[in-house]
Amino acid sequence: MDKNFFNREADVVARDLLGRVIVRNIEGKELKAKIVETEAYFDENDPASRACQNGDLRETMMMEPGTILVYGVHNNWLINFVTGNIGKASAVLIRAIEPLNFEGKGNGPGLLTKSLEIDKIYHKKNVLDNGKIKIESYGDNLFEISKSFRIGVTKDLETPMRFYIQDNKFVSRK
DNA sequence: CGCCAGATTGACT
DNA sequence: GTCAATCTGGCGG
Repeated sequence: MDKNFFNREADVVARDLLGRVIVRNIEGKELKAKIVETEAYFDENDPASRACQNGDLRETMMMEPGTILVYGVHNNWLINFVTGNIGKASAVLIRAIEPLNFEGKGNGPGLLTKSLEIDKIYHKKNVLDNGKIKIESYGDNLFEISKSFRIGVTKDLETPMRFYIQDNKFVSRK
């Protein structure tokens, strides 16, 4: 995984992230989980994106591709990865994971951050050079990708921007 | 500083 | 199915 992976359009990265493994290092122990559901968020033309508001989240979305963005809502932490060129606001939300070597819930953006013990301290860190959270490729990529409109947003785009692995039971919703 | 909306979750009718 | 707990960040005063 390198910078070029994240330096693409958010929807392309969102699809490419499916089936890859997020590795969380907690005091020497590695928790591994397969990414099974993502959503793409864009710049101020995307009514559901936090780039519509001035402030820290928008600034963070314009940082280096691969920057971790942690967004708090309703007492939950949601983890995103910044995509695209510096100065262009866009990011991918991780919505569901399949735990590979541990027990835990992964079928929801707030649940997976709890399982992986991810919180605001990782905000603005970069996934490419941070040893505690990283992304690895996974062996087989033999699965069908389904898409739908994004979940929980009040104003969505006209194009479906949620992607998930078809028939995976850890997906948050069908 | 107070108000309020929100990319959620879990408990309950 | 409905609904409220709970907190962060933006914004107005």
